[in-house]
Amino acid sequence: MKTGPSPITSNSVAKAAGVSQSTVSLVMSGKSAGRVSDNTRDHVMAVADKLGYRPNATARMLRTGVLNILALAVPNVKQPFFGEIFVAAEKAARQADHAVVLIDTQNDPKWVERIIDMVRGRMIAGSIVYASDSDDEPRLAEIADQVLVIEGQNSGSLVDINVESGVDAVVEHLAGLGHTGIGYLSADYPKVTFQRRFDYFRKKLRDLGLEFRNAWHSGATFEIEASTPGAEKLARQREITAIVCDDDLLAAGVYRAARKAGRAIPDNLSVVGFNDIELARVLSPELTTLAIPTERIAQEAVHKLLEKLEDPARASSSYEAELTLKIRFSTARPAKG
Amino acid sequence: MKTGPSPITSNSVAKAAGVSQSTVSLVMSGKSAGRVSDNTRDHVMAVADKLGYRPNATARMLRTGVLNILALAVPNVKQPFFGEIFVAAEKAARQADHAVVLIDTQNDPKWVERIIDMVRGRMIAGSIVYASDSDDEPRLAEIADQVLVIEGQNSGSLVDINVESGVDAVVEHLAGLGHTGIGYLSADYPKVTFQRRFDYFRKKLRDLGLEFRNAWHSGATFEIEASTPGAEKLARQREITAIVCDDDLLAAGVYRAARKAGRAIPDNLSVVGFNDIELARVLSPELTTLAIPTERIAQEAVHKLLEKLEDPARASSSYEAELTLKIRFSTARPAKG
DNA sequence: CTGAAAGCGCTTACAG
DNA sequence: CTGAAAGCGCTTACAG
Repeated sequence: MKTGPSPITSNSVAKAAGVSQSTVSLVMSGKSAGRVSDNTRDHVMAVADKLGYRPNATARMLRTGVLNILALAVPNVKQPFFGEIFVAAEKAARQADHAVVLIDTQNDPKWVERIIDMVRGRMIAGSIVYASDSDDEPRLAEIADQVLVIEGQNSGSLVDINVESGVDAVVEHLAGLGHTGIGYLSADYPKVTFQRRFDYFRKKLRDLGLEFRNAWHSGATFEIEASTPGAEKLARQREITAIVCDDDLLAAGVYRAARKAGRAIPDNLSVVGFNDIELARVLSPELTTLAIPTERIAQEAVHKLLEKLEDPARASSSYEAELTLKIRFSTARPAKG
Repeated sequence: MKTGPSPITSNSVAKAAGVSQSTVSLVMSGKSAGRVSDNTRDHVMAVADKLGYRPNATARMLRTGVLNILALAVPNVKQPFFGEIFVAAEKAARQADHAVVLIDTQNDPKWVERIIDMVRGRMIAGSIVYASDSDDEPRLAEIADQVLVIEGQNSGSLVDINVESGVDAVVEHLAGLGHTGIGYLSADYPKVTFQRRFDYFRKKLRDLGLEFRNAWHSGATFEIEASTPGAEKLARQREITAIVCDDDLLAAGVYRAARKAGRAIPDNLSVVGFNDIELARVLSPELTTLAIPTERIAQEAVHKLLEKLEDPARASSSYEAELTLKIRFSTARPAKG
């Protein structure tokens, strides 16, 4: 039994103010200009204020068909990078008068179905999806108009990162230092973005005439403890003088592995990360890494999703984020053979 | 202009299935038992399924007055601890068929007003607030029935941690090792929980007949780089042989400060953290810290808030989380003077 | 400038 | 077992 005080509605405000319900509605929705006298408006607002009235959002949504809730689906909320994405997205959404429901796709195996349910059930207007798995996008197809994927499958997606120029910068930096044995530590998650990075990395090596052996590739997850073996496999090979990582968290794993393998960073082993999270500057030595404009990406995603929801037909221009190589102290010339 | 396909409603399903709208509603809400024949039910469900129908959540909410969205307000989403709280809360909420809107109170100065707006505007049913500032709770008073505060002001709050027994364990551990100069590194945020910890810490020292000097107290924020000075102030005092921290992130700051001050952990300086986040096991040496049952706390908060929303009158029993001292390798006997 | 009325898509008594 | 109807609290033509 929930009894509670009877809620304040536009009707009760109207009664208290001695006007009609429509007048209250006009005033509260800010559409009273030229339709309601200033006196009436001020009076209604005063009464509404005194009663602590707020228009019922569900009634408004039902009537107008306009929802102001978005979802943001990320692989793992606990990772600082996605915390930053959320904070920036929430802020942009708030400024556009929207709330954000956060979804952790690792934590909820049925997240695709849930997002579809929420969109079709008119609980959310649409959703941003960060870094889809290879098979997620086809399943999201039935609500494609309400979804914006970041770092996703389609080359034509509205918000993406320029993997190619980023990887170019990394490989050219290492090659320029004289490295010829460059290993790659992949993130062990089936994200299309990770596949793209590795594919292009190998292409770039070929273009530069550099060798790449299968044994120079390994994978690891983001749990720092579990990731060490994959990093060690690479760090123990003396031909490898530099390791490129899919993520700064992986680079932290390489630091541990290097310690175990007795290799000093950067003198004996160079390391490059990805994302430039706070950790990159906390590691010792500070990590050379590919910085990604987190805040901008989140803002663009919110704005472009909102545009798309306004009008799915009008193809909005897409935003491709440029990555910036932050050269710090984890890369140096390889030790003399 | 948003045109789009006309949405599927219970009415269109009814028409397609050749039954009344009420029958569709009964079937979809799972209340058809004994009121609709099995044949009709199956037929309606088949048609609804084919059309991809989902009941309009806003219409349902408006009609029933029952909302299934909760808010969770935390000080800083980027901190892994709050990521864990969110993940566990979201899971518990989802199992009770609720969605969670996450609010970063640091990111949104007007969060209190926003939560009040959302509750009164029937956008959310209620909110969990983690670690309020000293002056937040009075401002939340007008929606007290819809709010549950964790680690808050009131001793009678529904979900809290047992600060006293936790601090007891820490101080007794250090005193037992022979420490007499125990410093305290506070979190520089105006949270009531931090004040409580420090107050009780000093009381406990008094009870054990141990001295505490004002100079042995310092504060720091959680940005690892900015926090170092506060930690250094403590680490440079040789009378201090152990430092208790309000958070593991602060303990990480002490590790850096100790390196600068030339003090080895634990031989020359003991350190104790708070929360036992993943970082605690990544630090070298692994950190002795007070573990908090993150998942349980989040679950209890969701369940107790839901109970409270059901019936604000029925005072639910409260849950006080016990803290567990994880003794690892950052604490040892003090060096001989 | 103001108010009466329709209707958004549901749920839920009520009648049959 | 099934359907017609009221009503949740808004917004928005429409009439005056």
